[in-house]
Amino acid sequence: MTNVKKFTTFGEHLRELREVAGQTLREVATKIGIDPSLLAKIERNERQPTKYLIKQIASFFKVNEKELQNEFLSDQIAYKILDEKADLNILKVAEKKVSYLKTLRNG
Amino acid sequence: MTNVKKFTTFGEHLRELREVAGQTLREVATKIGIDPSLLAKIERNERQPTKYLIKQIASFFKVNEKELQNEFLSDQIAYKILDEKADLNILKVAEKKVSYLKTLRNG
DNA sequence: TTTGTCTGGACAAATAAAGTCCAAATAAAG
DNA sequence: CTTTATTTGGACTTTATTTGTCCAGACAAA
Repeated sequence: MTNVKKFTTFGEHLRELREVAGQTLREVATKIGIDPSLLAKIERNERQPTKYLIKQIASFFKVNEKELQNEFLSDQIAYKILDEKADLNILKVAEKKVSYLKTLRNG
Repeated sequence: MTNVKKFTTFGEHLRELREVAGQTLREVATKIGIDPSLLAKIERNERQPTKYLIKQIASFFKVNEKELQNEFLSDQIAYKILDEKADLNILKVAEKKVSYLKTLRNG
């Protein structure tokens, strides 16, 4: 398989991309137009990337943008569960609600 | 079973509680210390209740606070999935990440 | 009509989040 | 070691998002 660490965080993945590419924070940050410190924080999951930054990152490292977005989204959900100290079965409930809400919107 | 509509939204549930209690928006809103219009918006899921408001609501209607919190949390997740137009399997990924992050934090 | 309840939008206030700057810590190189 | 480059951390500013209010209009019922 190509990628063993499939369930790391967005930040860890980003750092890996950068290190594999052998580039410094400053180099990458400059190219995508942000402060090196911000990029560092994103890699450490201390700041969340905006949609625009995700696009920049995807294009810089030539990875699929939608996949990055999904990775970030699942991170956000995981963090929410964690810091609300919520039970995992909330995700099952959420899943049912998505279906329910979809039917509401469609009719 | 006691509750058939188990997967409605937080707002719908709140409205049901109020209607079953036979009270107006103004009555309830006044008691929990907010503007009637805000309560209406929360019932229509146009505004999200704060933790404090959830506590007020739980105590006013004498329902379990933690359950209300969970209901609200699963709503939030469902809405996020919906408006990002994300695939449902993101929830599975999120679940794995929660485990992963827990081990990270513990050691 | 008249009165009360609910809705909706525009706006203000508060909160939260991104982003920057700079100094201290760490690592790498000479 | 000393120097130089890279990364981290915190304090602060700026921008964005969200809650919450106010008020007018719609709707219902009395």
